[in-house]
Amino acid sequence: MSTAEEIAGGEAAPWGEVTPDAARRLLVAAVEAFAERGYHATTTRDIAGRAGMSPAALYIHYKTKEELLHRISRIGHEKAVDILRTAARTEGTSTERLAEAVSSFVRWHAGGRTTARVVQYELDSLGPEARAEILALRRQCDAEVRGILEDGVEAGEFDVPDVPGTTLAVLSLCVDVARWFNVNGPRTPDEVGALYADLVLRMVGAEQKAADA
Amino acid sequence: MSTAEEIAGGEAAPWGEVTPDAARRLLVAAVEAFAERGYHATTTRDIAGRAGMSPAALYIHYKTKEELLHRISRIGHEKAVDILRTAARTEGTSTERLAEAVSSFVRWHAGGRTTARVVQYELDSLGPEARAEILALRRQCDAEVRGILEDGVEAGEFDVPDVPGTTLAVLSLCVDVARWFNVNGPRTPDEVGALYADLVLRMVGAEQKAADA
DNA sequence: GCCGCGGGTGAGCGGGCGCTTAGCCTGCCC
DNA sequence: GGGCAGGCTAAGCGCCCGCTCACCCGCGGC
Repeated sequence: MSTAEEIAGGEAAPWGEVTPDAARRLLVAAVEAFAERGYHATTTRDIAGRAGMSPAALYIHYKTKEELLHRISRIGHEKAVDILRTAARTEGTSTERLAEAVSSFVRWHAGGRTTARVVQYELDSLGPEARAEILALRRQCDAEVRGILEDGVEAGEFDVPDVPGTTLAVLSLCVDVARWFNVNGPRTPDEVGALYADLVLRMVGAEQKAADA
Repeated sequence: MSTAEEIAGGEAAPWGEVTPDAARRLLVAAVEAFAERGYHATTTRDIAGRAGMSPAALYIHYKTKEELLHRISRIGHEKAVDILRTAARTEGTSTERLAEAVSSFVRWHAGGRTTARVVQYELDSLGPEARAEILALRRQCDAEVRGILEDGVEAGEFDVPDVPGTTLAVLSLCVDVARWFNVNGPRTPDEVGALYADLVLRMVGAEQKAADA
């Protein structure tokens, strides 16, 4: 949560933590391939080829193809939790925190669509124990958003009859951006983030100031 | 648009139009398998096995595995368009028509989750020309919802600064139900439909009557 | 200068894939 | 009751998958 480009939703950055260099190149290649064609339709030969290596090189750094998906999924979900947690813990009204959470989460799903797609849609290609680990991270995402909504209701800022259901809807709206967002489409990640923050504030009955940002 | 169970969102019905019987059994088996494991992870042997037939039987009724997906996808999308069109053309205020569209569309995605999942998420396993055909149906869905929003804005019922963007968000919200809805979870399709209709009316700034249904 | 060792390769194994083919069984027309 | 068309199966073709193994290469330590 330190570099600027992550919060800006850049496709580029967040694999800096993966070492050595060859392992990172393989992982980035896998993200692209999984996002384009899906986990099961991607071959280990394809991944290795995109990374400029022979098929066997993959198995020096990863035990199986599934381990690659697991690593991608965990790092991605940690990033997601981080984005929401950061937004939830900034100072300001519940309204401001919710707007920040939605707009930054949407920016991540739109700008890092390749990664987000793998993270959100290839989850059940994982084995049971890996999936369980990821689902725990997902529950943390839910808890962060629900926390903001509860705060806002308590403070009288929001009017939300069904907090768990609305939490689900807010997250669902953000996550689905990764499905339809098109880099060559008419909207930038920032614009979608702003639009969605506005729509979500309407959903929870928050008072909105005039467009300030 | 004629039988009750479709609008009720039943998992059961809508393949009645597929004949002969063996072809329908294969298609239903394929829907289940594709929904559970994805198109690429599903084998023709698995589909045939679920239908109680030998692997070769599939090729009497369908030319390829992809043709099965294409048929499922087209029938499913036609149903989706039908649901939205029916809601858009009922009598009543734009508010009522939007609520009906959202709640019935959500009921279909929740109750027919198996079908909806295949229809919404396996689209890009199709070849280019099949995908193009399906995308045309998808644009019809978009047009139906956008039409309701435009009517509501014109009638002064809605306050929507960005009609295309809001259309996208409304459809996205409904479609994503197929991803997270759990038949054994705490909510029925009807409940999710009602919740989402309420949330969407808030999003468009519509006046809502007290809970009537 | 030689050795070892971590990162890399080419070739290939066992197996399961989508799909085909040759032939069988059943019911219907005459 | 013979012929035959269509629904179905057993067997299997050719291919490519995930993954492995035997070997190679460049570089730091002594």
